[in-house]
Amino acid sequence: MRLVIAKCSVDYIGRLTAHLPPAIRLIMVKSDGSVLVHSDTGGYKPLMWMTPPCRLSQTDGLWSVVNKGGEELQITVEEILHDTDHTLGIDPGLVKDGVEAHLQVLLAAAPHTLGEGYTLVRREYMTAIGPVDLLCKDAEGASVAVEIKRRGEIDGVEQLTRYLELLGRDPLLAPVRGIFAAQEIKPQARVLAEDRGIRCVVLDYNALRGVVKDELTLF
Amino acid sequence: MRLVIAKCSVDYIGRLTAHLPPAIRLIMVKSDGSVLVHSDTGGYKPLMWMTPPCRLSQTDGLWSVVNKGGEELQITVEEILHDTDHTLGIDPGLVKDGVEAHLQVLLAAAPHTLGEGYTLVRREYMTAIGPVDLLCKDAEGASVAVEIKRRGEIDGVEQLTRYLELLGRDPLLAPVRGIFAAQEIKPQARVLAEDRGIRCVVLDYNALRGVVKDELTLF
DNA sequence: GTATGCATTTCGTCA
DNA sequence: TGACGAAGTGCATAC
Repeated sequence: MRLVIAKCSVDYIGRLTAHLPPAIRLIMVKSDGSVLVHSDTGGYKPLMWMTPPCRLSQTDGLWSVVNKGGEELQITVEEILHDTDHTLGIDPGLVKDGVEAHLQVLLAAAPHTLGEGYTLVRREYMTAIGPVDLLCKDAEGASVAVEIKRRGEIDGVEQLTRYLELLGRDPLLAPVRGIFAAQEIKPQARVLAEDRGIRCVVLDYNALRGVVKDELTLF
Repeated sequence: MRLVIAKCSVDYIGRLTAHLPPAIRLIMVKSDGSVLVHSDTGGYKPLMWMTPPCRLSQTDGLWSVVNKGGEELQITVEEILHDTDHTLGIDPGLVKDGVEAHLQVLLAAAPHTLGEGYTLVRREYMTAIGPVDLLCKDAEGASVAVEIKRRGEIDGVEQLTRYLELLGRDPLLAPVRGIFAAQEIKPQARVLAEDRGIRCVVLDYNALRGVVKDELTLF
């Protein structure tokens, strides 16, 4: 990894065109060829960048980074204040926990948290337009399709609506009700869901994990 | 901006938990307090980060970055290979061109590219659920609502459908047809749109710019 | 401040 | 490889 602190102006010509007037910035050149231009503020997003695969050519003060699609990053370097190169080696990956997939696993393990007497039919129940997160049966044996999101927004309700329409045509399942389950449900999504007779359930990740853990401990 | 190359392990405890085993990485500390941990590959996105506002405290080899929400980034530094500090100053902003807003301006200036005799009624025509990108009239004076996207996907069709449903109830406008215009339209979105009687139009940004430029030159 | 939609989204997964 | 959905999305803007 090469780290350059330099006074430079930058131009991007690709999906859009953008320009940065001259200023002192960090230019990071990674070993895979990708280039990132960072300022001293603004969090994790670079001001400009080129993702791999791409190629850097350098003539005098003009650096040019080009990718396969013909997009180009032009860096005009006026003055270099710092320039070092470092060998980092390959990085072992990272381990995540707590995303939507995990919510689905937890809810599949504890379907009764959705309602008294609820049982799981299948996770990822496949339909012609994609898999429904959970298909359950309620205490009376009626079908319930469950859409799980971390953040429940309007498009999630639309998605569930499409599934319900399709599943409702299956005489073996019909009638099929819907549950929109999320850690957080936006007001507009809730209004739309309830207007369509879809029940909204707010999930508590830690509580759910506790419930499942307790049940595992019982056996 | 402080640049540290170090052998370190990193833990994030916040919206999710994640762990990075020891390896040599770049730790970037920006002047606004934000911290980015980058590996030598992978482009754009840091392996882990903390966005401002946040605070970095450092005791021996243990760095802790905490934000207001109680999220924490723990960096265990085993060995420092490089450590420099740089003054960058504030960065002048960047100038963009070519995004959705520009497509809308161009199409508003050349509505006839959507169809012979098409005229513009209004850009950002306001409805109860938000503004329609363009409201036009066709050669016969019938209303046409236009949704513009850079990439046309299924949720854009859903959005336009909601607008059409609402606009269709207005006796001054009804009946209202729909056009889904994008630089690129995904197959599933096209199928859904056409199934609902919505016409799909693929936009050529450069051609559109040329048309508008030519027309401006005429006057 | 909250909600909404865009992004050079990036990034993963799965068919 | 392409399409589709999630993201510790981030970010600007309208309300």
